[in-house]
Amino acid sequence: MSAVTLKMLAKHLSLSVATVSKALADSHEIRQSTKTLVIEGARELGYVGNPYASSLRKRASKTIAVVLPEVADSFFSEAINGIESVALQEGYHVLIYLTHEHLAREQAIMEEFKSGRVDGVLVSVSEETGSGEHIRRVLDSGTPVVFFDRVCDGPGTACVITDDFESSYRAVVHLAASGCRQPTFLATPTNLSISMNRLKGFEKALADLGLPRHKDEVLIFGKNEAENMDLLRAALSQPRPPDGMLVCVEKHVTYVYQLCAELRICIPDALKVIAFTNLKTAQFMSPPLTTVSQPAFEIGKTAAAALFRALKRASKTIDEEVIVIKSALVKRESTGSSPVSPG
Amino acid sequence: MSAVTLKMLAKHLSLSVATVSKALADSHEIRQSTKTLVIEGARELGYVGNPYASSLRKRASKTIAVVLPEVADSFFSEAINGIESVALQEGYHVLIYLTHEHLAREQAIMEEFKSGRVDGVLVSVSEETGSGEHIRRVLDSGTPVVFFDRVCDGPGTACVITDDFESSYRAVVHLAASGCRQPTFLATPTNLSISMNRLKGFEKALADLGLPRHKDEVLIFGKNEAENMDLLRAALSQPRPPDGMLVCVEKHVTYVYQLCAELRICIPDALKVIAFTNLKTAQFMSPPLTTVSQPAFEIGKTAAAALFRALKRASKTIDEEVIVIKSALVKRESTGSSPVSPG
DNA sequence: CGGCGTTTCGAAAACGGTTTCGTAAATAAA
DNA sequence: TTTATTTACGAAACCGTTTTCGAAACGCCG
Repeated sequence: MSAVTLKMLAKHLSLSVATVSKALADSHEIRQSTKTLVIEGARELGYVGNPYASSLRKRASKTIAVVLPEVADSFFSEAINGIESVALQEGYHVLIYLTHEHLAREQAIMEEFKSGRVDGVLVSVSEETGSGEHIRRVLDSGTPVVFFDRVCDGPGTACVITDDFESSYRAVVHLAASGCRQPTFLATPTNLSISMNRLKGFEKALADLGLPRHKDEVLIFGKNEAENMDLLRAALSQPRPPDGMLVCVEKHVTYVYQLCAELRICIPDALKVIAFTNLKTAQFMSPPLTTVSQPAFEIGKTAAAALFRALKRASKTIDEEVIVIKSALVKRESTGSSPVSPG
Repeated sequence: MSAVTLKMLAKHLSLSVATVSKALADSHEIRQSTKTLVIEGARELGYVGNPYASSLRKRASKTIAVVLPEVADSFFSEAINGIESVALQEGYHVLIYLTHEHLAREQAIMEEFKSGRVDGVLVSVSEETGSGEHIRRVLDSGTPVVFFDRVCDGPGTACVITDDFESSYRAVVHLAASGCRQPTFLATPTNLSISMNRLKGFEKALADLGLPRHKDEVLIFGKNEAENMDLLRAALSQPRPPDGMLVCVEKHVTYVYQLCAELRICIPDALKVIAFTNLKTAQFMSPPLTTVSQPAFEIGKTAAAALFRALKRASKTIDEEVIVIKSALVKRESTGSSPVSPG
């Protein structure tokens, strides 16, 4: 705690606190000569303003919150980078909250935001989140919220997403072109927007391509690792197992590679795999993983920019808009493309 | 901003603000019946206390800061998980700051902390950081700081690290046992504690094993990707290139795999590779990567616990202690172990 | 020189809680 | 019954800023 306050600085300079405060804020009411005097005195005494006194009075915290399911994920960590880059530039601080995919936790976090602790919120909802009523309440309390990647239908606000439907569609087309007749969609619970849209793209592609519907066409993974493994193992151990797999979220990739090793299923010969992921090591995997690479940094940056646009308005209101940033399908050997020169 | 304040709640209950405040704080001065009355009223009106008013008066922010070089790294993201787990449990908020390996940024961040914005700081210093004078100043201002992973010699405080020297030593022993005669150490600038200790372990092992010293025994990577590539390419393109590589930080792994693909250098036949990393995909890489796996979550958790021990003291002082949590050498094919059953 | 508009600054009231201290009532001790 | 002590609450000061508003001081013009 910086022991030196405005009052002390004022006394040291034989000025009033009002004058010093205004001088430090570069107010037009103060003449240049005293401003420089104050600046100098502040530097000399090592004055650092108390942010809480300031926030209390100004009703603004210079802080935003980022709430997301987890941080140990290449998409989210890159998105944080994007967010941080603009927060830094705007002179804002960023609080981070992890929901670990639990709705209850997400609700508790949002409840806190009604206090005005943060000026704005960036959120990627948990896989349990449905209605978004808790987020609506935050918006109602006057703090702008923008969704990124995983959005929520209820609250009308800005969201920055990728072209989930189209990416998924393209992925299935690529799987089919690589010889798949029976691809499986591996997803989180489908109340999640991204799962829903990716699933729709998957199904539309299936229909358009005239691929036959089959059992285990869609596998839903929950939070229990063992159960997920069992589910996937069962699907892959069938008489007519799937010959392609579209993995909806990064952390499920390891299940697939793990089980294929265990069950001696050769990728891509017996099973072709595509995953939504930003893993830098995808190209060095065995075999190199075909990915739907999302512009994670860009999404974070764009979402943050949208938030700050709202914060700069007097009304703090945010446009109800959907910003779509395209993902790229990066073809590698896990779908049977050229066996040499990965990358 | 929650429109309902303590004063309004007090008026609604026909009580004084003092009583309501104390009731919500579960003070012994207030009888149970009025406490429940207040709780009920607060719930009814949706009262959420203003954290800034509270922080200002109590001189405590219920907030800690985590400052680290980057977040897109499996070690740091897992460490954040560990930190968040205990912050949540303690009811604290966590601010995140990224230095992107820049000392100037780190100094600016630390300067801010003199304001009392946070009650404590967890820091993993940038690769440019030397003296730690800026961190000393934060400690002097009364906010406890604990280092994790990347420490700094100057300031006397707690730090939580892994057994860098020993891990490095064991890694070299393993490289030698796998047939390496000329291993190279790939590092960040060595003013970094981890680089220094890992380098010392590397060199001690070289000496103990009687391995000959050679040119390009140590390669220092900076921030420029192209330069790093050139440096490594030059080393690997020599007449007598290194036959082993100990990679000090995760993000450098891709350079090695990339260049080996480009230069048609076979891992592990021509070059054996070990890296300090927590990548979940290490076992699925081509070839599966031998790693020194750090207990990242545990390190984060332990560092946070140490910080909270200090925060619970009246003095806020922190023991000058070094907590070492051991890493594990996980042998895989990149150092030539059994070519089947990776994992 | 008086009136008027600008500068430039200070006193004081916020901001929304917490905490100290005083006090009245209730209870215990004598 | 009187006195000491506890219990339960409220008035007001306080945390460290920002901001409103008033008031000197100054320059300008007629």
